[in-house]
Amino acid sequence: MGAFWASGYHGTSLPDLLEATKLSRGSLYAAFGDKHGLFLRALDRYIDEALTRLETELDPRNDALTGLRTYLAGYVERTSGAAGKRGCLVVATAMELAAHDAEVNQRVGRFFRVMESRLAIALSRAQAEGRLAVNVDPASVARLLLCTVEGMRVVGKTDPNRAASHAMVKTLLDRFAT
Amino acid sequence: MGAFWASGYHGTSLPDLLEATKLSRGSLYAAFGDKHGLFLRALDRYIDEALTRLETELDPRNDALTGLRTYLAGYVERTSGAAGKRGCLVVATAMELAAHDAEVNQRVGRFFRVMESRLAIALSRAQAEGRLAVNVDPASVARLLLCTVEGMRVVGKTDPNRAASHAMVKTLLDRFAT
DNA sequence: AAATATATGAACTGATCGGTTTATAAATTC
DNA sequence: GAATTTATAAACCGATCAGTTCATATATTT
Repeated sequence: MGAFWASGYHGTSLPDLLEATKLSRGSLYAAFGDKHGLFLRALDRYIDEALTRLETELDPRNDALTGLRTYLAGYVERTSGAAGKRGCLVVATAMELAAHDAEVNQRVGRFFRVMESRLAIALSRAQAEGRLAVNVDPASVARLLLCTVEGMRVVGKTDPNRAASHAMVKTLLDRFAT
Repeated sequence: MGAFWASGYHGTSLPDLLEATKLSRGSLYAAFGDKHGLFLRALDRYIDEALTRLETELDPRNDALTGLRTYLAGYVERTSGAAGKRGCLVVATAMELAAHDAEVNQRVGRFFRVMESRLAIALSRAQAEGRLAVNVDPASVARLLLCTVEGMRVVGKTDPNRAASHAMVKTLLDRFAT
């Protein structure tokens, strides 16, 4: 996973994958079929981890606005410093392969859809709890948060500035939360 | 430019470039040195066009808020339908190469910095014209707009939904503009 | 029209690509 | 401990990679 994460699909060679997996050539092909199959496995695992974290952060048993703050704070961290430069496998894959690879497109598209809908649910809860501006559509704010965090991953590639991200998130929350 | 735009740096082969440029192999190397040189030329041209458009949209001779609305409306269009699926060469390049290629990193980083600073200037003007909430920091809102539009390019790769983008931009502007 | 650049396509280079085969070594099973 | 499965490393495969060379053709210049 780390290899594809660092260099993308086309940028990762078979020797890179052997080094990363510590497997022999034969074993790798016996286990995953081919490079594309291994890539899908890595992508699935990455997405699964991200969605698991999302479920934790936006757990409906906890305060919705607090969950959203935690979610955004997580992205501030992941787009700062070395983590920022490392970037995001889903975003990199979306840009590199989504247009050419149906299996990849389906996975990336589903990831964004699930994240957007989980955000919308949390925002509706926040609104019901009187912590979100009443005259906004949770679905539109969910889209805004999704685009903002994915944009943070892009900008963080060349400017992984924690202070700027933190101030931006505060400005955003101050404007929508009550 | 179109070839790299469609398939990225590693995903574009020399035959692809010969087809796209209608040049012979010899002429291409005489003109651009190598694949990397040609890529930098394409990237520079793409960035130049984007910054030229930005200067027009945020022209200081016109109303600042109107300029920002035009800027955002442009991104709604560019992330909708076929244009959305096509994506953005800068975003794709940031994810694919910025971490490994200093020349690319410098160009992409400068592009984002310039866009962010132009947005901050326009937002300051809007605030001075009484069209932006007084208690927000233009620099932080500039960062927010930058992340939002670059995130739109990511999400638009798999969900180039004009209505969703339009509603999102309206929600954002309604909350910050007066 | 002759001489001189310039652009071209095709053959070629060495390296690397993803993927397969094979002979051997290491476990596991009986 | 013998037989059998499993994993390994390395040689090998054809294809393709980026990049070069070269002989030929096409302009351009004189």
